[in-house]
Amino acid sequence: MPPSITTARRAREFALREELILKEARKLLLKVGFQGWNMDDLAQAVEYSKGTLYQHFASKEDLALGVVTDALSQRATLFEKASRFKGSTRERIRAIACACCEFASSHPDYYHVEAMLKSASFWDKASEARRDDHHFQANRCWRAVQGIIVEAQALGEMPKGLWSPEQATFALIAVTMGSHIMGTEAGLRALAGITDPLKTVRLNGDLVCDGLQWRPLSMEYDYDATDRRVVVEVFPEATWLAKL
Amino acid sequence: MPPSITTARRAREFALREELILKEARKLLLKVGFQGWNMDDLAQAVEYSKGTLYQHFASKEDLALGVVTDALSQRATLFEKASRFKGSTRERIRAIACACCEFASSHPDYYHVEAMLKSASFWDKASEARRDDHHFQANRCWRAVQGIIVEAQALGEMPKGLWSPEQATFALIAVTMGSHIMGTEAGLRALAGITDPLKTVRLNGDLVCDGLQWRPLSMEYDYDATDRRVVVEVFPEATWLAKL
DNA sequence: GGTTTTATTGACCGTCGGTCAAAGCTTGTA
DNA sequence: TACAAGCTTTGACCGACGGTCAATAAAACC
Repeated sequence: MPPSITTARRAREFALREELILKEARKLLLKVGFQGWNMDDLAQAVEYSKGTLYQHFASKEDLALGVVTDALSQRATLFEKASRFKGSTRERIRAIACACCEFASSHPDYYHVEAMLKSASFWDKASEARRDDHHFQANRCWRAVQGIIVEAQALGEMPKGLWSPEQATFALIAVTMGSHIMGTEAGLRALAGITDPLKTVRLNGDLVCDGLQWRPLSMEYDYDATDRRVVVEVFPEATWLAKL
Repeated sequence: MPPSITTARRAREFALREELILKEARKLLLKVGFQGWNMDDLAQAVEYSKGTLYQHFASKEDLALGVVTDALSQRATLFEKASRFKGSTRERIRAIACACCEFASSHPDYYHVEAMLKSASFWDKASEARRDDHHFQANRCWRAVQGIIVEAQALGEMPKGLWSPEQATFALIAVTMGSHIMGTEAGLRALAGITDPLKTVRLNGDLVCDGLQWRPLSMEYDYDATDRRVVVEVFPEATWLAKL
């Protein structure tokens, strides 16, 4: 049978509905977390039956992965946008840190769900296609960071030979992830005297960059000023540091 | 009524049973993760009824928190032991990093569960007493690190004024947590070319310490040698770097 | 030995993720 | 328009699991 004329419209409607589901699921996921959220509520929210949800997603975990990957893709887009910021390589990595903060402020629970994903039982309940997509989006973020680091070494702004670009990229991503997660716990924030967790994310990034001897070091340059430029030039509608 | 003679024995037996439950729960938790683990299986494993489990723990989450806090307390003990290592302040922080690796190698899933705990829905299903205990144990870890940092600043091995001891402690804890979590994902390890994730944890810690200008810097001193001393002097039965 | 108090049990309940036969709808044909 | 043949959507239903509590057993006391 030749493809019917309606096939294309069908596919479009299907994709549209998937978007709707993901959108509502994200709302629920952020409001009540993975544990306290259920498929019946979601079905009601999107005004489709539960059976229909399972035509799009293999399981609750698969759906959650879909939500997270969707967010991750936005994150990657922000990263790529930030990496084109005009400035030194360290300023550009700072722009990515800003992108990270911008993202975090509009996706408050992202890092917890991301951390949860890493546990095996979760991961292998998701469909392979969705796992691949997640890897792909994660890769976009990775490349945005590593690209700048490679350039920094080529330009001599970061010493070669001491740390490979891969090691440096990993360190930056790890410190960022860790700072986001730890920064959400009120107890720890109190202990550390942190009032602005996102500022701390950038500050900890600075420490790692300084450790990598990435010039100019944080004491040789005012990266808070870079933040302000980034907001104006890259994220004009950002809400997360309106006051700075 | 005066306390019966048997009261003490009762309490002791109760505490003993709680330990048994926690021990079995940890086995299950590590084997199948939080999602794929249930109270009936646990009841069977400890050879008590489900009702009895609920005399010890308010909920499944409460029990999980109990398991995690138990682990955290061991972690704190390792930290305190490591902090008494004989050497410079940076060597002593390195000893703590080693403690952290030793701990991670015997508690493979700890950091995932810890990250999960931070989500609100989880936390408030646990009993207050257990939350307090968790905070207390977390504090022991925190103090072990911060104590060394305060001393480093007092001795002039780390500059004062640039970063408060609290900020520095937070940064170290964040990078460590992040490195542990990211290091468990095979995809990322491949991308970063990491073969020994625990080595990377220490390396990333070095970067932050260097960023803090904590002397001697990693290029001025062989901290791998410190690792070897720590294993001999503090963790003689450690398994995680037997080959180093 | 009998009575009261305390501890333990496992059948039972409500909830939730996931399934599938039946109902509804669209498309193609005469 | 009438009817048949797919295809989509639905929600009643199932099994599994966290959590409860009346019934039962054990211990303590007199």
